[in-house]
Amino acid sequence: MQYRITKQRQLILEEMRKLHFHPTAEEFYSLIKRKLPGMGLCTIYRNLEKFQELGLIEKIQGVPIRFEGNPQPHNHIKCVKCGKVEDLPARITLDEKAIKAMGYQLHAYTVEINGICLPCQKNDKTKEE
Amino acid sequence: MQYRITKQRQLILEEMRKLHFHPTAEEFYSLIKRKLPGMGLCTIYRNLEKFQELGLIEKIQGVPIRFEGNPQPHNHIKCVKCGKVEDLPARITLDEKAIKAMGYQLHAYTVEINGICLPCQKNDKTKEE
DNA sequence: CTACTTGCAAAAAATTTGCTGCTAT
DNA sequence: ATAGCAGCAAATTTTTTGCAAGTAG
Repeated sequence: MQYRITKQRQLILEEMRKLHFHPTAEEFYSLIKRKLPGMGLCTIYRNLEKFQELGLIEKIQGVPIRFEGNPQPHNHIKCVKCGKVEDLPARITLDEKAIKAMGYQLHAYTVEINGICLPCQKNDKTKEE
Repeated sequence: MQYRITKQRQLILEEMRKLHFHPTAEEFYSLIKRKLPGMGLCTIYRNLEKFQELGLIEKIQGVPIRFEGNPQPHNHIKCVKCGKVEDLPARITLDEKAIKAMGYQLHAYTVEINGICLPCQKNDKTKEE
């Protein structure tokens, strides 16, 4: 089974690489549609799945799912209120030996931390009053 | 707005605390139903949401969502193939200053690492042959 | 009492799939 | 030529919501 290079795939990868944020499938779709109006949302889903298998991108779990165009290990902080995900310039040391000892094969991974972002903290305060 | 202690809530919390794994909502539901057959799945969802707000438990993002009864910061490794989540006895040092500098209020967090578990690695191999 | 909670069924939201025609190789 | 893809619409899966009746405080 071989992977074909279609213009949809080229465009999807190209656009993912340019991203400076972490869009949901819908967000990414509407972004892509401007460049290739005929594309279907399922093409996004199908290819993002495939690209993840190939280690070219990464899925950021959650509902809705979000995508990460940078395949290199790095860190994310996710807001538990609004779902926004930002890159986190923190140092994290990971004991890879312990993980391998459990039998796991480390995938291209990102470390995800949960928190509440500034805008959401302010919203919460407003509601409490 | 006050939180009432209903028998559903007592049971849900009690069972969560006993868990030695990380069930999906459905899995947890069928577990609970044995003890209180009348309960609805939406009661699980509604209360797990509430308990998370109160910091009593944690949601593990993904589809389907999984639950963590241990509210203390610790680490997870998730299999990207089957979705299973296991506790990870690794040391991770986290630069909390960098996170606060971004304006984030750190939530009770767990660090999540992605990988491929042993059974899934074996499945993959079988398919390739 | 009365405000919060439940269970049900129905709705909404997100993701996946079946199929038919298209296209890279 | 032909295996793999795309687009569409429909199906599935997961989660949320409206509402009437029940119950804790």
